[in-house]
Amino acid sequence: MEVQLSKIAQGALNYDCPVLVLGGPGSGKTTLSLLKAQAMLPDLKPGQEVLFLSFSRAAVRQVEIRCRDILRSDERQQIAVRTYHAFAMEILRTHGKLLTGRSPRIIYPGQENLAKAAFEGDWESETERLAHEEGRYVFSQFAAAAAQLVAGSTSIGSLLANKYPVVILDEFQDTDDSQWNLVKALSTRSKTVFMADPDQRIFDYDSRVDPERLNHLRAHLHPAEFDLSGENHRSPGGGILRYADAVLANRPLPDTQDVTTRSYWPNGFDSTVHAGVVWMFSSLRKKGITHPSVVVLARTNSLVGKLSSILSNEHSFNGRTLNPVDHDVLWDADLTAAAALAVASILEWPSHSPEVALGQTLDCIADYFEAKNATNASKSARQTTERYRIAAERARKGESQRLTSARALGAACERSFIPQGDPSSDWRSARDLLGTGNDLADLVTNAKFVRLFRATDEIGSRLAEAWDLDGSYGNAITPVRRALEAGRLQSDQRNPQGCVLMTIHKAKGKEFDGVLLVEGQYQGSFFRETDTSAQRTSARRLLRVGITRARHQVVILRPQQGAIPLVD
DNA sequence: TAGCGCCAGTTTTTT
DNA sequence: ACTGGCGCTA
Repeated sequence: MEVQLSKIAQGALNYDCPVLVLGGPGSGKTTLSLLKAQAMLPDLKPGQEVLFLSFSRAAVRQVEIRCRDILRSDERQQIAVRTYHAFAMEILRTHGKLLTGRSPRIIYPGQENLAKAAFEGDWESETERLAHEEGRYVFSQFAAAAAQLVAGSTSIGSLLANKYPVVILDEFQDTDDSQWNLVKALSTRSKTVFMADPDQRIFDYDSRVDPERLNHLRAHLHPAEFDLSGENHRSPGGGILRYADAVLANRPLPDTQDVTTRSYWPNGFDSTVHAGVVWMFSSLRKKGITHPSVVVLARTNSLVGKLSSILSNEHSFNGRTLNPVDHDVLWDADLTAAAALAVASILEWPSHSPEVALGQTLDCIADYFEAKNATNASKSARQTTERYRIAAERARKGESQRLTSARALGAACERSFIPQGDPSSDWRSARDLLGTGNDLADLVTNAKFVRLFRATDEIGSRLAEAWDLDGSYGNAITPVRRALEAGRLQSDQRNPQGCVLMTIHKAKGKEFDGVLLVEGQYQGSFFRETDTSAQRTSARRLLRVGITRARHQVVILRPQQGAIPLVD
């Protein structure tokens, strides 16, 4: 690919390391850094690689795609693109024994959440204790441990520098304290290229992400700085970027065709969202894009879930019928999976004795509340987990139930649930059985999100297979679990195409033809009345990130009543 | 155990 | 305007 570079970009390309490249969304930082890597490849010895570190797997994927545009395949082999976490984890896995004398063990986020929920006291210092005394590391401790290894051991330091003589640091403004320590340690022996946009700092709710990070870097390494902020290669015309920058700076909004704001009335939310998506697609097609990618962004996960169910239904808008829109959702899947397994356990009822059947279902329900407590620790979730565990035990012993829902399920189980052999209607009736008591309403809601995995078809076909074999669903839990796992992996790998829904945070580093930014009425507000000025500023940064994901068209949907103006 | 009233409420990283 | 969590009470 031929790349036209500006004078400043050319300057950064020619300059020796360390280099700090500043620039906004679409300013060409990534392209420039890859060209810089390319220029340094001839100096590498066999076996050496350029290390490119970024934050999320999504960003890593994005960079790999960009590599395909810019680099030849033999060049691509010499660039290792990793997340900060994965890189630190690898160092820890290989050399971690040096720290405590025993093989390091990793505490995965699910386990961490459970342990955190059960722990009384300061969890932060407990994670440090776990690392230092027991050699067990939670994710946030990886970088600190890796930094300690690289800085503390000359042999590890030179081993890494020999493998990676050049390191490129992406999204540097979002590094936390220990990641910065790791980078500092690497920078003593390797050449470094830093890329940053202070105005894309959207993870600052984490107290270890220091807003002064760039100044730390300046004081420590004195990198040559190149500012690309005037450049824009993503959206032609520049209207989108100007608009986003005005929102950021709280300046009057420019007039541009590329960004439109619409308000909706309280009872018109669903149809306005739906119409907005439909309008977006037709508008992009009119501009000559035959297969447009459109992202619908919201601030909170729960609003994303709601938007998905809106797009799955039919609506009418100004007398026109809007058909359901096929879409993908980037969804945190743990709760949905647990809920789905509870539904699957009901499909198994006819294959077990009532005691076993009910016990299994009640255990699945307990698992669901355990997962709920793990994602968001609460006393009531913990208590409910316990209650359903006891209920499961009682069911297996054939004792009577104390919980209303458990009694209702027991009665339903006695009457015996008879599946008809049509997986989707059997699935729905099993799900409805769970919804009788209101303490499980939340579980049923989550179970309805199974379709977000795009796994419904997968589950359906696996269940149909099981049914054909022996006229019952037999063991339904296993195929459902498999389908959910496969679905989750898939949604991670999929390329953005058609319509995708996610939170603004997840969209960072991605780009789409059209962006629909949705503010809910009571949840997922852009701003709050109670915002401190720091919160307001960070909300502005977040909105800017959302708006600048678009190449061609942005639509902002806000409530007619109660929305705080984007600029004063 | 279940129902009532009160209060607060975002966002994320990995095998 | 709605939910989920929590503490109180019967």
